[in-house]
Amino acid sequence: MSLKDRIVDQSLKLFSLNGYWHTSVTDILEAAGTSKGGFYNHFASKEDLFFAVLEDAQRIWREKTLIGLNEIDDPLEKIEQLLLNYRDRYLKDGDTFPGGCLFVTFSVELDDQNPKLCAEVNKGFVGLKRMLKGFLDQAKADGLLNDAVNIKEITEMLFAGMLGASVLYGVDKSGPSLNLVINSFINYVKALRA
Amino acid sequence: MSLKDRIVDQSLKLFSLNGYWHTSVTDILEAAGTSKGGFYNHFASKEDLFFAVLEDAQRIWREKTLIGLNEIDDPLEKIEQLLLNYRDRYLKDGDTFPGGCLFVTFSVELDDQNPKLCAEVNKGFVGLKRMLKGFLDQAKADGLLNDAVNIKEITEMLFAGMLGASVLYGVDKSGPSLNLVINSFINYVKALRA
DNA sequence: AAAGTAAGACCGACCGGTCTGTCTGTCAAA
DNA sequence: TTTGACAGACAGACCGGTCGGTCTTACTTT
Repeated sequence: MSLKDRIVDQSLKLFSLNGYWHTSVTDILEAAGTSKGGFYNHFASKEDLFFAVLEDAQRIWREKTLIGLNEIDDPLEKIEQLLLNYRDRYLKDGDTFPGGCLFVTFSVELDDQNPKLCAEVNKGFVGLKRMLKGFLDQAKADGLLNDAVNIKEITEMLFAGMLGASVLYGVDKSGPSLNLVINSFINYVKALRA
Repeated sequence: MSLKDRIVDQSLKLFSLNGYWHTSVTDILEAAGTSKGGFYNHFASKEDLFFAVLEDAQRIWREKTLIGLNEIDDPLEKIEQLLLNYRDRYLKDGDTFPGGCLFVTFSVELDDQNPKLCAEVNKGFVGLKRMLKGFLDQAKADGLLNDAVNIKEITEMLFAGMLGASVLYGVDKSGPSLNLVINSFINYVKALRA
């Protein structure tokens, strides 16, 4: 593993645990076992590192939460599997993101004060919402949904639920609450079926 | 308004906008129009200020979100009103909390790294969950709920929804998403009625 | 020899916190 | 009514330490 990869990998963990502002470059140097020279040889600034870390985190997020979705035809089942992956393979994975979801951490600490960094985080959120809405649209097209349902409303609700689950799990790492929350939303999706 | 109150008031806004770590004591001094001497005459440390601010924020939260609940008898309607208050009187109130919900900000940036401060934030979360569960228990006792419902599950779901709504509103301050999310949860509560 | 990589001394700015000095209001003695 | 001792409130210089970032130096690889 190259030094650059090692820096990104350790930054991912430290940012997840302590946030962007409260993680110092020196902390990262120690964790990655390098020095200022080693760091600034690969990154122009701490902000530059931020974008590299975010990109890597998004790659990992896709890897973890989209596993097996292609093998599922039913769009509502896709959502259910995505929620399960999100809980069991992503949030509960203490190795890559020991401090919980990086995107939530970033969005909370960077909104209102660094629009440039926050905008990059937001892109991922927009993508997730579009994906959820896509599945629901497909479900409606397939005649799986009750005619009365409001797809935009459900999309936002599921999205908020995923964000909320992440915050909740950050506060209470023990897990049962997280299980209940995800179960609730899965049951909610099941109940949508016409 | 005394200097002490002015410091707490301004800290509330700055913490909400920038978080605890990224708000410096100097920032607060400028906002409150005072000096180091004035500050440390009233507070032993920045951490001491944290507790004062948190206490004040909890008082404000109760004032804003519990308005009118005593005048409602039906426990499910109480939940609906609480959600509406939370959205319209609390989250959307840009004056007292310009950067969004302080508790979410604190919990996200302090979990994993300052258990002492985080524990204090968590107390409020536990209280909110207990209140929600109390309303649902009452609803069940009054025979308002379908027998099949799992109260713990619904409690966690509503709680996660409130947290999620706060994060979501922080990222997208424009508002329509927030309205949809809260509407979804209100409809969800309405649908629980037997 | 040239290029790429990393170490670490170093820089100015800023951090939370301390400390001294000044200013003002209170109250008792004269 | 005047005077002087005193206490609390506040300003701001100052402290050691840490921040993100630069730069010189040296070692390794080609």
